[in-house]
Amino acid sequence: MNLELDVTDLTQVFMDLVRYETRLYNAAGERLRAEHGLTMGQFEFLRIIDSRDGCRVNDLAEEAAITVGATSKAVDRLEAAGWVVRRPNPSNRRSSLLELTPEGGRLLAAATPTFEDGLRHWLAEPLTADSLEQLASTLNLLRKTMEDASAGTPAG
Amino acid sequence: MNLELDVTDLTQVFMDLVRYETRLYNAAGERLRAEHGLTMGQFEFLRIIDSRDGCRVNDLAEEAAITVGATSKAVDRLEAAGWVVRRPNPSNRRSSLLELTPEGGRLLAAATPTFEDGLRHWLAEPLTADSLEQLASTLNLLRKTMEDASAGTPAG
DNA sequence: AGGAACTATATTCCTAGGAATGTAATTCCC
DNA sequence: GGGAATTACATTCCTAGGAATATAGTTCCT
Repeated sequence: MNLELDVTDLTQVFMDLVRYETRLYNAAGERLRAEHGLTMGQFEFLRIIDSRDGCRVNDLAEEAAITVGATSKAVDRLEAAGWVVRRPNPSNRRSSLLELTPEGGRLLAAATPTFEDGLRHWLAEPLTADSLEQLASTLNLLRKTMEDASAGTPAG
Repeated sequence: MNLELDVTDLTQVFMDLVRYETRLYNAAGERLRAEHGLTMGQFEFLRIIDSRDGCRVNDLAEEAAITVGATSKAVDRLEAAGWVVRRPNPSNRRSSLLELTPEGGRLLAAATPTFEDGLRHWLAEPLTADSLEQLASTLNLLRKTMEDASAGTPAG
């Protein structure tokens, strides 16, 4: 096993990972914006808030690996748009619990098929079922490795 | 084959992809910043400029899938830092050819081992040689699929 | 019970990137 | 060969996120 070649390969993998992720994120976001007036980041936040019961600002920030400050401002915008509300947290007056408004729920439901269609096109279609399976489990392992180490979390 | 289950899996793969990429990018960037005063994006630009002969602003923008305007400003900053120069393009007076200064070259050489070390830790170590191989070829295919379609390129 | 440490969020200031526009150089095509 | 499109880049204005800080609430001693 040649170490030097390995390193070269790793850099190539990194570049392919970053470029693919960027373009996929952009492409999915374009359609969400055009068809539903929603950024990719907002769509993700709506999904997370919908899927977690009693979601706090901090939970969103950890999941997205962005700062709490940025998350707080993003929630301000979602609230201003009328898609999310901050409810007082009965068990801790420092934080709020986030939930979707009815309109937020309808928007999420409407946008989801658009999003999934993009994934089928740019993620599933180019691959065999087998390599998609492989990719899914590899990425899941890598993600968990970093999350368990709390690595790559921004400072603020 | 159950379509509904497939879609759920795709969303999960997307989330794992985005979260892993974000954290890996952050983690590698933290070390580059701490040890070399360089952002991840600047490191990538230095690498691309170094690897292409006669690299133009537009080439950088296409490779990175960001707008030409943003790229132009990023090159301004690299030039102000003394790592890159714009040389007149002899075959087209609208554009410049970018190249590293000696200092830019030294910085890239110094930063590369730091970067590669991060990749070994967060990308290679958690995986078997086989799944790394699989990941490399799958990501390369997916990237090429999007690039060949010019998909996910921002507007500006 | 009362202060020190910590937690959860909000806010301020700064930087990077997107969208739209401006401008000079180049190509097209009749 | 001369105007219309196109290309390559720069610039302006706006938004989103990072870093640092502020603030209120909570926990932990003792």
